Amino acid sequence: MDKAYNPESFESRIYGWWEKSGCFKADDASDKPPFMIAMPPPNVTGALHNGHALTVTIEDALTRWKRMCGFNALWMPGTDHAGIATQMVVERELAKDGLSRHKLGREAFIQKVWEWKEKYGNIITTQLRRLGASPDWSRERFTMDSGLSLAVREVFVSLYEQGLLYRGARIINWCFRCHTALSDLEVVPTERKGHFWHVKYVLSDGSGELVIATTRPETLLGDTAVAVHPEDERYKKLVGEKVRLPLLDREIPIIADAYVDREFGSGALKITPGHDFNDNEIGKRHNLSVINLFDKEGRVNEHGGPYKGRTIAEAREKIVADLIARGLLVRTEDHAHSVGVCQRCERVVEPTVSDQWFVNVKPLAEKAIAAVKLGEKLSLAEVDAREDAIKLVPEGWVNTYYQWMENIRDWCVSRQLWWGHQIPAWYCDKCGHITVSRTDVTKCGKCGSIGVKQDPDVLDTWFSSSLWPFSTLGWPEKTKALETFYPTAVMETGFDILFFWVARMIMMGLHFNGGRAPFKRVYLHAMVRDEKGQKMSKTKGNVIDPLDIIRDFGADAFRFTLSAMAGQGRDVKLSFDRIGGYKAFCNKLWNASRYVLMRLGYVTAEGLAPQPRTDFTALTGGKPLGEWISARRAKLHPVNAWILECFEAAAETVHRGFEEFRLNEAANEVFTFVWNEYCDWYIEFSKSLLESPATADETKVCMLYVLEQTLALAHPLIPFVTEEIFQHLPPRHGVREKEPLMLRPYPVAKRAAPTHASQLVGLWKNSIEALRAFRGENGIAPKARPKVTFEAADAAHAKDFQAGVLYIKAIAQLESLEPESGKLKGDSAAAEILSEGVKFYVPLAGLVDVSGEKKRLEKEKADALKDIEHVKNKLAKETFISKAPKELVDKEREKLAGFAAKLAEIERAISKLQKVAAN
RNA sequence: UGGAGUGUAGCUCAGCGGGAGAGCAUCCCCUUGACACGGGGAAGGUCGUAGGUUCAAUCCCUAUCACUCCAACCA
Repeated sequence: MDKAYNPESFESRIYGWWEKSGCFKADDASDKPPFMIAMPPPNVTGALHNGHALTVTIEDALTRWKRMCGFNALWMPGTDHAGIATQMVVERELAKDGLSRHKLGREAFIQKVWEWKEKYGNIITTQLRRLGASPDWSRERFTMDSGLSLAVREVFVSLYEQGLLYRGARIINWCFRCHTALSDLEVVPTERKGHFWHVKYVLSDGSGELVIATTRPETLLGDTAVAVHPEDERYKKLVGEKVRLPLLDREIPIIADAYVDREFGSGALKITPGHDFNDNEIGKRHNLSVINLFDKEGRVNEHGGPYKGRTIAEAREKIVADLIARGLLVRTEDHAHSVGVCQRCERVVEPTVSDQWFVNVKPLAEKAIAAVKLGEKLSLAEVDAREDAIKLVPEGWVNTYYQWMENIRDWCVSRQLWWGHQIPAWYCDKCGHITVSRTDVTKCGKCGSIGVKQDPDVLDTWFSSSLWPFSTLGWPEKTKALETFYPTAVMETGFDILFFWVARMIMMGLHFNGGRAPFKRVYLHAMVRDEKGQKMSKTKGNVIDPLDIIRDFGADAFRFTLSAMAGQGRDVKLSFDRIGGYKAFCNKLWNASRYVLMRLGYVTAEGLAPQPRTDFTALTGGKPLGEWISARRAKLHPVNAWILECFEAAAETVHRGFEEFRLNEAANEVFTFVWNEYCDWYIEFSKSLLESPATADETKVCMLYVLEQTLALAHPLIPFVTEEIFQHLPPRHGVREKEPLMLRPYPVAKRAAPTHASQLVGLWKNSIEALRAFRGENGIAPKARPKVTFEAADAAHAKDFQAGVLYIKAIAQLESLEPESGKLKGDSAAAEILSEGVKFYVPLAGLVDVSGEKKRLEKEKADALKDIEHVKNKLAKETFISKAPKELVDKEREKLAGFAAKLAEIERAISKLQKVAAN
């Protein structure tokens, strides 16, 4: 083993070994309990970002944990074809060569996209491997592979047959750059600066006028009414009258609708049902006609009269100019408002009425609401035990989820793209009938004409993703995999795709699997931000590339950082300092292991006498380490018993952390155990224990066993370094040669009541700390080896301390530590150090500056006085004595007595010192 | 407008009814035989603010301020 932890030297080697030996594979026919996570399929166009890294960290940790716990763990990987995104990328490539998809034609273009996908589509999965992800790659799926396409068709046709999917003209969001319809979710409301134009609409009979404010004056060409509030006194009498539409001179009615806000603008609203969602609703209520103003390229069509052929921007400009010319523009204000922008290209989208395919999701949503409502009432364990309930974690998301689900609108699923699942509907040239079919159609289902053409549009990418948890398992075939793994255990993803993906998976999963949910738990992780808490973005230039982090710190340090910072409901603020700190942790674990292996003779270091190799197969008499220890647990040396207890307590906490999606708790526990217990104390104690023949053997076994178990405990979080170290451990029973740690059993969680052993070790640790503090605060040279005596408070303590003298002496670096004979106690030139149940005497001569020691004691005195006052105040309250639990009152009284005794000791020590100072 | 969350040491965060914790940063000492990606010591906090419940509140309740996120609206 190298002296320093160097992740680059082994991470890729270890990964290759795991993958080659089939460690990631799940088994359809296993009799182990199933556990499945469907990995959110990254876009084929994607490059690894920190969101992926967080996803992988959490899901891989959960999968590895469950796998080691004896589950048939399947982490299902795959990629998403990402319709618009991928098509745009390939079109951009083509543009470089002066080509376009239209020049190429549909078939050739799709061919090109497939070629692009073959070439670049697995970059992202390669990157996931660098993080140590352990999905079953042999099952990797792609949303457009044949099996998944079959599932898509099955769902489309079934929904159609059930009357839940239809084609119709509805108002949708249209992007003029991407030339496609978008769902509500793909439109991002964005704050933009604009204007507020106040326009005069003159009454037809010339008796007056209305002023109407608008941010989109060009849409007035499509107005079919003006609406006022029915209760608005100003306009009440005008309802039923008509106004002349400015510029076009069309006559339109004034209608009354409670939607209008009297306070806003002039209180009169122009109604454009063709290009505004709310106006469209109002139009339906009042039977208004719908005018579609723009062609697919975003130019004004024949309904725009003289403005025909202009783009939206041009039309707006001209219309404003014309309004001014005719004196119809009352005034213009600056106005910041939010407009819908295309998620992909950021261009302002236009609500437009268009023929599209829609899914009537309302009935599906009701079931989806019920499943989550049920989950809300149940505990995690109860949800796990059934198939119809879903638990959202953190639970705060449920309200948002209900609100969205309750107000859900029909889902526009058709996209005017070429890359995606082409819609399985065929139109008859002759009779116009639409044939929707699972298999390709060559003649009309109604008139039998062979003049049929398939719908050129494709489905929304999220349509296929919504089937992911079951389509990847072979659905609609009744596969063994589906039977084994559905419903999946956990859906883990970012909250930003709760509606895009999670909600739709729930709806589809329940609907197509007989009311069985696609997953039992949903864990929504937070956002990864930069260290100032800002969103990472290319424009801000604060993007941290995960691959750079892995290169500089190693995948384990990165994963450990993400785990440690991924508290529920809190964003992850990535900072290099923190990652560096966790790299130091990996180094610590590495070196602690080196220490163990050196002591056992399996690692030799420069300048160090080689130790003989410990033969564990002989030492443990053919038993695995754990069994050997269990058999003599009660007789172990207190230090060995103590570290085992510590480990068991840590294991329990780590289990709970994983169980409740609190990876930060798991990570912190691992960190604290390894560093603050195993390294800071156990290893220090072991140095003495290994010296003594009475304790050497059992210490070797315990040291190795706890290390081995610790590696297992930490493995889901830091898989590489733990595996690498594990492979260096000496041969022993119960572990096959070259057995991968990742397939070893996970440490069992059980926390026993602390025994006398931990109490003893606790006392020794306290003593050592008191002695160290004395040294530190008095500036005693590190090389000095004082001769110290001790005096215990009572016989029991005396015995306990006597048992620890050897270790206290060694760790506190003392020349000697012996029971006080009365000599130093009476010596005014000896310092007194108080610790729990014991007092130490240190000769001051040549060691300590008396004034410094006095200062230390004065501080202790002040602390003691504060303690006493605090407890006294508490005990002075009659209500406390009478109402607080009796044990607590007794405890406080004991505390007071203890503090008082301590104070007396301190005061005595001080007065003693004063004598010295006086001399 | 509605919903959720967060305000604790200089920074990043744990804790959540019985006297405030960690990591990093700071200061002092140490190249001690695992580790300077290290060891030892120290300093640092009216736990956002104001009320209330309780014998007891950083923790529970109410109000308030600040920030963040989600959803809706935005003529």
